[in-house]
Amino acid sequence: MVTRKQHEEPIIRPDCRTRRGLELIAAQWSMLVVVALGEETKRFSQLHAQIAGISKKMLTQVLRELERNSLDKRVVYLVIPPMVEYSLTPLGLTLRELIYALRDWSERYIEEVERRRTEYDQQDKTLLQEQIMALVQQWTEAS
Amino acid sequence: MVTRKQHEEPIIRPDCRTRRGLELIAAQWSMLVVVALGEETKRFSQLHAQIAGISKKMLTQVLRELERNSLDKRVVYLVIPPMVEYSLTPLGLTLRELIYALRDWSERYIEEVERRRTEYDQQDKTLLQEQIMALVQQWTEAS
DNA sequence: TTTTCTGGTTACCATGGGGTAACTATGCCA
DNA sequence: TGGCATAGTTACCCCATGGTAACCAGAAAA
Repeated sequence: MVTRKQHEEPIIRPDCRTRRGLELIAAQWSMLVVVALGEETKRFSQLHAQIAGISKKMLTQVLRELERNSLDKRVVYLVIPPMVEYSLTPLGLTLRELIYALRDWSERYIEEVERRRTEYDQQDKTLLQEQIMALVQQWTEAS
Repeated sequence: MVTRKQHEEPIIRPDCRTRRGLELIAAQWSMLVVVALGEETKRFSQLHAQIAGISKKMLTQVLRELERNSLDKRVVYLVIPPMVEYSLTPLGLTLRELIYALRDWSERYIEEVERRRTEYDQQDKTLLQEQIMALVQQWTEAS
């Protein structure tokens, strides 16, 4: 057993900057939308096509939320049929770089992570088996 | 209206590395747990106290998931009362650095983001008001 | 005349994610 | 004798998230 200094850790309060920030960064779909928005201005339908599986409802919702937070900009052209263009703001660009880093991390490590996960799941079964065998042995010795 | 090259954007498929990675990074509470785990080994109760508002159920769940993915390590001491220590693995440490970057971004920008958000919400009301005034004016001119 | 094209919005509905609280084992301390 | 402490686990339950699909305007093309 390790002796440990019991110094007080700062509590991560629900209202601290870190949590407020991570909350909006990690929101459903939002990092993907930032990645999709990427380098250039995109139209709604382009984004919708690019992010496979997102519904129009969610895409609208996420884009609006990013816009509220001044992370992207929405430009409406008053034409028919409608045309709306989205692009990252300077603030959004600063965030984009960090998300790119996460993307790169994923590209580099996700397969290792998944391999480890598979191992872990198999290992669990092995341990269970070992426990069962230990019980069987106890039972054998007792009888 | 901007003329645009219609070159095909790569589709972000649901099964691509980026999405598989971002999915586990952005999972509920997981980034907070990584931050809380931070520099040193921590006990379950320490983490639970440090991350205000997380339930034991969720904390267990997230720690297990991180462990499955080989991002943290769990050491059980067979004593009573129980004692369990968690720490980041080398793989977890690589991820921690990126999450620290997100934390720093939050610390630096979240207040600006929230200020912009407030402005946006007020601006919306203003625009609504303008629209109403425009309608009133039309009505006045017509009558 | 009808369909199409875009960028939404809305109502409806089902799923499940996550909170709460009770329960566990067992040794130590009062 | 009776709490108390730790690290969970489990049953129960409910709210909210998010999907689906229908609907919209209005011009242009077929």
